[in-house]
Amino acid sequence: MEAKLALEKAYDPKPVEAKWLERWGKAAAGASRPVGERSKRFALVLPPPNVTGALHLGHALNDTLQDVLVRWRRMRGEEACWVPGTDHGGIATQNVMEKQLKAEGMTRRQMGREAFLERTRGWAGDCKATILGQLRRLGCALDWEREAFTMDEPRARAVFAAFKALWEDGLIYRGERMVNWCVRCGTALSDIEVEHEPRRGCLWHIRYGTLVVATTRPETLLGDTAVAVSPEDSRYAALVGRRVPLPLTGREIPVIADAHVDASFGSGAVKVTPAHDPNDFEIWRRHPEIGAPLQVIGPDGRIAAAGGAYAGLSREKAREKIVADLEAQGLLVKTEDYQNAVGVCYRCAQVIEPLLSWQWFVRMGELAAPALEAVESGRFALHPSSWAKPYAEWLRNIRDWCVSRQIWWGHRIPVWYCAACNKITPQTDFGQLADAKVVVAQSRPASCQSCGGADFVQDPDVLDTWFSSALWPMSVFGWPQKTAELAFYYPTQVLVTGYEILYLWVARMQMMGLRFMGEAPFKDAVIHGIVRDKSGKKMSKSLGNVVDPLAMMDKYGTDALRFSLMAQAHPGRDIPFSEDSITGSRNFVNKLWNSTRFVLMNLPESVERPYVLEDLDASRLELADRWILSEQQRASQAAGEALERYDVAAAADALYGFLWDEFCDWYVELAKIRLQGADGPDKEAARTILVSVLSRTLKLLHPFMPYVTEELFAALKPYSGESAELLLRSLAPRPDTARRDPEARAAMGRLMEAVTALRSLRAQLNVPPGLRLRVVASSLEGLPQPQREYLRALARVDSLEEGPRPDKSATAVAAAASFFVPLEGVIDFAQEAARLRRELEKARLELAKIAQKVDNPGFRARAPRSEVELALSQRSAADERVERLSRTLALLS
RNA sequence: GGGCCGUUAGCUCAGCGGUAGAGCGCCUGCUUUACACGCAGGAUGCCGGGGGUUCGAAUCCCUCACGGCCCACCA
Repeated sequence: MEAKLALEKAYDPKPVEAKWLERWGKAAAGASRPVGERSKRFALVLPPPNVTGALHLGHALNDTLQDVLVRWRRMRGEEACWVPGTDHGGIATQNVMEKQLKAEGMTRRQMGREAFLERTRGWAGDCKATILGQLRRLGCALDWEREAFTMDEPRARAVFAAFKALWEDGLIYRGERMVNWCVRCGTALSDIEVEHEPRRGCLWHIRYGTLVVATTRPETLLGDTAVAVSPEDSRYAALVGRRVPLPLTGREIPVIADAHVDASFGSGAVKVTPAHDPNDFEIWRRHPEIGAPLQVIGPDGRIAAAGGAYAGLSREKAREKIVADLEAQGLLVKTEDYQNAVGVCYRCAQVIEPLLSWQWFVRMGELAAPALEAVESGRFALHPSSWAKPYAEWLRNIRDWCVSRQIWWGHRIPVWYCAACNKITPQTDFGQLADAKVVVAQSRPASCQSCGGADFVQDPDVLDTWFSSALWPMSVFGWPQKTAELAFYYPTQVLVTGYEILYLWVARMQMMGLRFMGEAPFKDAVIHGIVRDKSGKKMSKSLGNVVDPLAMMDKYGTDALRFSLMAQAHPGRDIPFSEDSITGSRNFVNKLWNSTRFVLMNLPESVERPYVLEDLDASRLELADRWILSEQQRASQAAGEALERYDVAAAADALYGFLWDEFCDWYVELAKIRLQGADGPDKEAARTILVSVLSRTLKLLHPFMPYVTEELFAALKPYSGESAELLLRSLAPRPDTARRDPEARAAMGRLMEAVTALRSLRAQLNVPPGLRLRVVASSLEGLPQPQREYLRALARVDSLEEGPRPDKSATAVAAAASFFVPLEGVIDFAQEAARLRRELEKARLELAKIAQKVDNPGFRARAPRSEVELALSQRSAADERVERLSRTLALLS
């Protein structure tokens, strides 16, 4: 038998966390093998953090949420597999690197592609190590051997396989389209990588000969190839087909009629710039006769050569100059203030320039249809379900996905161009290279099938980082190979993530999984909120309100951080984070610590037989025992049901209330009666209940606060008879509904009310806390043993007997009885009368409410019988309380 | 222009058809031999406004107001 461990008075997280971190690591506690019943697996993939820096509180929320689910399922005997990994992070990571270079006075172009990639790989490696270390520290029981990276070798195979398959199925194509171009990042973006933010601007009314057009972007005027009016607009009907002069240049452009134009907006006439506006591009497609689009803004955001006198100016400068020139020439009719939503890059917040260029696209219609079917049929469910509608709506209106990025950090597009056939030179701009002949291959093709040449150039672009992310739930298990892992773990059970990447990531995983595996990659998606600051603002570096999870862990302990996040993780809701809430959780951890400390203090140095509930003779259980077992069952069931529906906060709340309000505040206090009494079977029974209830509580709380529970579980082990090496790997007790004991609950309820009534009386009459009272009860029928003993202990009662109300006594009215406390000389009877009047007032109010309900004939006739009965009994209780209070009050005066 | 979410105690939020809850804060006591990161007691609510359904509404429906978010090519 191990020597009993002495616990410190207050929990000190640091040494405990270090200890278990090491032990879990050594034991590979999160490891999983694809063995056993497939139906009992519980697999999920960690949303891989970008290798752009360290983890923030949002990660802590996301990761803890998953860890709670994983640990809980594992303790239910499921084969839990949680796959860790990191994401190369495409533009985001490249931007971090470019900032670093800029600080060193360098650009990536100066550095060269290979050197830049080499340096980024180094950075990514460092970042990965940091992130994985932080995940460990957070307590995440991941399956570390499965760690993956979106750009490692196996994932590269998956990316190629997916690209090739989609290409062969005609779902990937190269096309010239209007794309969202980020002038700063120097790349095209997909539609959902553009964020819209309201910007204050102007609506300039400009004279085009006899017509006036209104625009928010005068700098694109140089690229106008037409003016469009509504076909219904009688004002301009005569002008359609005529030509008007383009201001500043004098170039003549046609007036056309197009249904897109809203006659009631602005002047009713729109300048058409097909090269720089998606709508105008569409107009050109409907009216090809106006001639090819004229690109006047280049990929660098400056006016191109076609812009004549304005060439070389930035978009912003060009706008200023053009407006000034128009004004000077009297062509500016008026300027209105106007607010519109401008598209900005989701990575660098620069204004997006719509640009015509050749890019790679994934045709989405065929991919989206099964995903839409999955969500509509409920085979794929979002939690909370309110996300299903916007999600389905997005799929319904899906547009082709631009997957090529003109950056360096990412999976190189596996496409090769024969230099000869396509006339490619080192100066070729692939964005302008039309109708290329290409070969899709992972490595350089040997020879060209048309010309036999061997000079191949790989497409310089890389794939959207979300392309590899979309394959994640398959690629981490070895897809496209048919591995045992893939067969066993796919599909995973659940994906936990934030709503900001619902379309970027979740929807695309669904589509790819359904396409390549024929089955959705996960059945449930838990969509949690964002961690905000105390006042509800989004945390951001620029606001300086970012809370570092590591600092919180250092200050309060990891378990406290975890619990505080979990206690607030109501499904789908944002979390306003403040240190106050973490303090509360720290206190709760300490409460658990001290309750275990108390139990251990009351156990012998060594035991021959552990305190196992099942070994205890049921006849030894007294009221408090039956009650706490029943309450634990209730709490455990509530927590289980909550976790089942991914309501982690509700689970945390149920367990918090059980431990603190029921176990500590009542059971432990009542157990003291037997613990302080003589040695014997009663004391042993109390010890058994304490040890087993506490041990089960540790199991229930373990998913939320793994470190402290693991430590306490170990300390309790000599007494609990638990054989598991690690709590993490132990099994939680099975639900035992037989422990539910409504009678014990009712009896304890009466006792608790009586205790509270007496305590309240003591407090309000300023009875010294140490003073033990003599109490006379109107009747003791409602309080058989051991309740009387409980009452004596908890309300500090010296003697308790039955009898009529003694003179000069104060009265506490409870359902079980009225308690008279003779307090001559101690109390002021006017004060007592006032107190009773307040009580009576409250009791009458309560009675009135219930009476109103019961006296309603409709209620008696239509409410369910059980409700009516309940209300009737409530009324008689309220009635009696009023009766007894008024009688006592009458005696006083 | 669509859609979603929210509006409950001073603060942050639960509850979502049967007499209003928690944590924090506040007030009063307390070295009661696990815990002051604690214990006991207490105060505090037109459950955003209006209408409807129901025997009964914080809870369901409609509507308005005010916040917040997502989607959307009105220049």
